[in-house]
Amino acid sequence: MSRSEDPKLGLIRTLGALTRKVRTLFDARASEYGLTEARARLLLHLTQSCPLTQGELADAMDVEPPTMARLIDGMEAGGLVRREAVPGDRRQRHIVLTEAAQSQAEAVLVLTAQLRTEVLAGISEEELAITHRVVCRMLDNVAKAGRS
Amino acid sequence: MSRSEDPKLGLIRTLGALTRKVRTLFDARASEYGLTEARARLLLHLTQSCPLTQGELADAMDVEPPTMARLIDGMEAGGLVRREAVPGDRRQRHIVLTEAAQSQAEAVLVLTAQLRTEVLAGISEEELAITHRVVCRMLDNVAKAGRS
DNA sequence: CGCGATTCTATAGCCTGCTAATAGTTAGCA
DNA sequence: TGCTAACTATTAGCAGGCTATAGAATCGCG
Repeated sequence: MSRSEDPKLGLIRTLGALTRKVRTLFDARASEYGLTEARARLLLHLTQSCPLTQGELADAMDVEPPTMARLIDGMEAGGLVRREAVPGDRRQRHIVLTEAAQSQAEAVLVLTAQLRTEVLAGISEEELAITHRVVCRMLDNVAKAGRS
Repeated sequence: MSRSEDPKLGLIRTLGALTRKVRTLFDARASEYGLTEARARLLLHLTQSCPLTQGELADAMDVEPPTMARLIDGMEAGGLVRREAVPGDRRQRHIVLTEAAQSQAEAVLVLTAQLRTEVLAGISEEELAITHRVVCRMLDNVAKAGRS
């Protein structure tokens, strides 16, 4: 696949291909832990702040509540998280990591850092900063376009 | 959601969010034509070079053959493409646009250009070029990491 | 010529996005 | 108090990624 096209025409498409391939690579490596990219991200998030409700997690990971619900379903079935009652509001559920998940966190962290290093190899700090700024700008633009 | 994190930590994640949101926005706008982002891209590709086999299309759109097969299934059911026999090799199928699809091509082109303009608003040519280069580099890195 | 290897498409099954619609709970106000 | 509105999570259903596997057709070499 040629990636030498006009940036204006090809950037968005190339971004899509990139995120798909990063995810596929991560999934392949994480499969030996019974994890996927989404599950690993949720796991890491919970190691940093816990307990959170499903809604808070959905916000934090920037997905819709049903997506989060099903992600949790899978991890609960796999024994990685538990749903717990929230005192004072029976609508909400706190999601907490199981022991098993906590003991995997370190490995997941290593895996994530390793992949990040590989993916970002050969890119300068400055290029990275510019790219990050551009991507955030695009995200803002999409949000603006979506509201109109 | 705060996007002000360290680029090294947040870039890949932000990229994922961006591509999802671009896709969702495109899907919402294209729904009145009975299209989705993936179908629209396939449609546009076929207007430029046609006929192609499914394998060639999968390569061109950088997806796996089963993904392309199902995408074509849906578009065939929707009357947008036809599978035609390839003379000389009964394994392959040529995918061709129907009249209905061809008459939509212009509108899809407009929709795509419009969205691109909105998403890339306020980003300089230079920033765009750097970002494109960085993303291509990341794609290379992922490909390299995947082969090892 | 014929058989094994290769190639192309299709199917099955999984995961993760989304929207829309439901059910249960809480809150707020008359 | 009691009704309505708002909020939280779930379910159902669709789309589009992926891998693995199967089936049909072709190719190539002995």
